[in-house]
Amino acid sequence: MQENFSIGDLGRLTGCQVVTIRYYEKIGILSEPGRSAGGHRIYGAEHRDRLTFVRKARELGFSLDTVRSLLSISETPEGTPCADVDHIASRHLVEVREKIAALKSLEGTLEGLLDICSHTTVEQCSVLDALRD
Amino acid sequence: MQENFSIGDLGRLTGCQVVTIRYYEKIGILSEPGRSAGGHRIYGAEHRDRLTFVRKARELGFSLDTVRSLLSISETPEGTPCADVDHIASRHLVEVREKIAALKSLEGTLEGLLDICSHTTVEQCSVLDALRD
DNA sequence: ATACGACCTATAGCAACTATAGGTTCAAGC
DNA sequence: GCTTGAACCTATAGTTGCTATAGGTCGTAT
Repeated sequence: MQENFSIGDLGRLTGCQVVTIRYYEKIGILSEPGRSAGGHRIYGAEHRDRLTFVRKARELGFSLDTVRSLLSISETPEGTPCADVDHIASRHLVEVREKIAALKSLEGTLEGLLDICSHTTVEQCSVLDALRD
Repeated sequence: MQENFSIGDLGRLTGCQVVTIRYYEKIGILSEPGRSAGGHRIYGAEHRDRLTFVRKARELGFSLDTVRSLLSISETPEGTPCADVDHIASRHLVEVREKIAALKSLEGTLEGLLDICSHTTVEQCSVLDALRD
């Protein structure tokens, strides 16, 4: 029993937009599927699985370039150590933490500015003051 | 006494790259400055102040489109209420907090995956498992 | 007078899509 | 069998906020 999906089906199954699927094909993240007589793309289970992988990796914030690496690692023969995956994920975690730290600092600054703003006129606005130097 | 700056000077004074200054001019964030006989841009104090404003607003994470709004509000006559600024800044703060929340959730997910990874082979890797569904 | 850094324009590229235009195919209902 | 309309097709341009490249000109210090 073999499953066939249209590009719309695949989008629904994976939570991916149709245009994005075509885009992934164009940049080589997904392989070219078969075509119907009229030229419509026909996908199988392996495309669905691969796209699901891509989608989840993107949800975890990995770049498409990193997704490429993760895909190729995940397709290595059984027994291959997963140290590379570990390394990629750890580095990503570090970056996520750095972003959180930067945004928290920004949050504090904005809170400070809004706190001291007396909400009156533009020449007394603490937010504008902070920008004007 | 009037001050004149070359584009390089302006970049140094504001911490902005020369190409970025030209880009800001192109998209209308900065007005076109005067030119030397040979066609080099000549800036004055008002350009420096405006660019400083832009730069600081960008550092606070405001989009260029929002920076445009902030600039135009800051140039309204004295006495204009700053409620709009307040509104823009508050909304931005909300967005910053949303981003922090999303990244924290992501951080937790990644930590969890890395924690349970036994660091062995690709077919047992918890990180890849999570992506494979 | 000459060297050389700083400047000039125009165009393309980056990430990761999204939007638009204009045309074709497929499947369901009559 | 025919029609309708949603879903599909391609190609190209736009988004944000810059950065990079190429190929040339200007300004100033010696």
